[in-house]
Amino acid sequence: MSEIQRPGALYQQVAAAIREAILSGEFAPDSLLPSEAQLMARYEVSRPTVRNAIAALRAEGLIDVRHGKGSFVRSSGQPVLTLERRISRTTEGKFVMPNGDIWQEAEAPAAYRARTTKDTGHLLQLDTDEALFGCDRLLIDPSTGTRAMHRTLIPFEVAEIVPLLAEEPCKRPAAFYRLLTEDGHKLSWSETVRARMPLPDERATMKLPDATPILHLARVTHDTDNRPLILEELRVGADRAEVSYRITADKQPARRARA
Amino acid sequence: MSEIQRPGALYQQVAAAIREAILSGEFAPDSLLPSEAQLMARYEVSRPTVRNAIAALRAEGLIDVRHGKGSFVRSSGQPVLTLERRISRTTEGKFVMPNGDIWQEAEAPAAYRARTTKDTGHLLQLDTDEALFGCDRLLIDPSTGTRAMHRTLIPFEVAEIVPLLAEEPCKRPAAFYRLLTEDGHKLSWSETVRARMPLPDERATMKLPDATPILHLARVTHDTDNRPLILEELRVGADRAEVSYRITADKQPARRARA
DNA sequence: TATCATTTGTTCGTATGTATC
DNA sequence: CGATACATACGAACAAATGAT
Repeated sequence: MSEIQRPGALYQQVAAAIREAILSGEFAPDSLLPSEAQLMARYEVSRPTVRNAIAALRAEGLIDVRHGKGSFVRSSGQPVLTLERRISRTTEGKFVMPNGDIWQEAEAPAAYRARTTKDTGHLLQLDTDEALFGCDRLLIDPSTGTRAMHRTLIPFEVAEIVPLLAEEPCKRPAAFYRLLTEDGHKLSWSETVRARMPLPDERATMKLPDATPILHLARVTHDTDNRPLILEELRVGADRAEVSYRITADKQPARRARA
Repeated sequence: MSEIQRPGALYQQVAAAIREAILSGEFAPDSLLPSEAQLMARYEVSRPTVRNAIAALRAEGLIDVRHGKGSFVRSSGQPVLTLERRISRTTEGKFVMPNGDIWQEAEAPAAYRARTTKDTGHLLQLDTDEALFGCDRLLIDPSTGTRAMHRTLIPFEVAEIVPLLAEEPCKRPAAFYRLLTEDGHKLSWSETVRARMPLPDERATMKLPDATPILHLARVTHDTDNRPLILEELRVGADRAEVSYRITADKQPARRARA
């Protein structure tokens, strides 16, 4: 049948052949690929080789495999959910966020106490092991089934200054922004976006398919003097969601930045 | 030794045991894991089982394996490069971007003509198969070795209105912004962030390790009337880079958004 | 430079378990 | 229940990269 030789390993040749067949349209999205036995015959290789090739395509996110059924070409569709990371304020002082109201809480929020890690400490401009109030939420968008994990972290330091914050660490972000604004703070925000492979428990709770990275957003609410007040983290599967920002040119000379 | 039974598959039990050993610190970051033979003895399983467990940990991004040497615990360090996606303007009209000058071109930029895909067409508010000028660059940050792929796409439609753009589609973005501004356009930008697993050629050109997602940024330059003028794409390995944005609350009521 | 031991990569074979229909 | 298909597990052999001798 389709013999090729180039890239070295047999299973990679098979993987390349299947990949081309997919991209060329021979195997349409959402369609069932030939079974392992059929692929063994088609490329005249053993089962381990076929499985190795399939494993490579899974790692690339090209196909999905379901036990007892077969391998499907992933519908590689664009994300169905665009998270517009903007914040607006009504004349009455209420904060409104796009997508702010699509989420439903899948379970009761869990409040707890924790300490800064190297990572969260850096974002909050604190040392490691500083005390925090925390609250974790599991969010679901009912219209698409997309799941996301949200976390709010409030340093003790900040809670002492604004005691209202610590009373109920599981308020919605918009409520925090309002509280702080009514307390006289002028807020601004910065957000950092990372992508990584999910930990096993993240994969489970967000029901992520194979080879699906997660987008990890960290939003820091800053005070007037640029001091960090609150850290919010949002984790969502990158197969379903994308995030978007608006950028406007400012007049200040930009400085080079480096971590 | 360390026997466990819970989660079903033997190789997953082994993987879980190794994962715990890593997270507990028994296997320090950057250290060599026991060899396959040693793991076989330690857990009393066959080589395929050990390799399966290792494959699982690779897919999680927990370890890195090098042919002929062994498996290393990934140093799971934070990204070394923070891309601040801001745009500033000096009083002389020059555009300045943080990180705009850290990149060096690894090879000569490649200019070409192309057509909109479903994806790029959507971002440019064009149909599919509309003609475009394009330019691809391979960028390198010498101080960290980080590689990135940059692409500029300019619709024919826009080039007709602003012929200056089409003359040299491989200018730097800042030059385009200046050209457009001098031509009387008031610019604004929106940027969309996605994460996905790299295609094989992307992995190769950016020299990405296993199980490393890429951040895929799409920046659209808008005209005064919100019409898209230019599309820029930036792809970079998520193991090295993160992106950051600034958010300020505006007074307009925010609307819900959906793709 | 060349060789060798170690370690991972690739490929075959075979058998059995389990999910789906 | 049976047929099909993927998942798991063992065994064996050779290839290829690495580092040290």
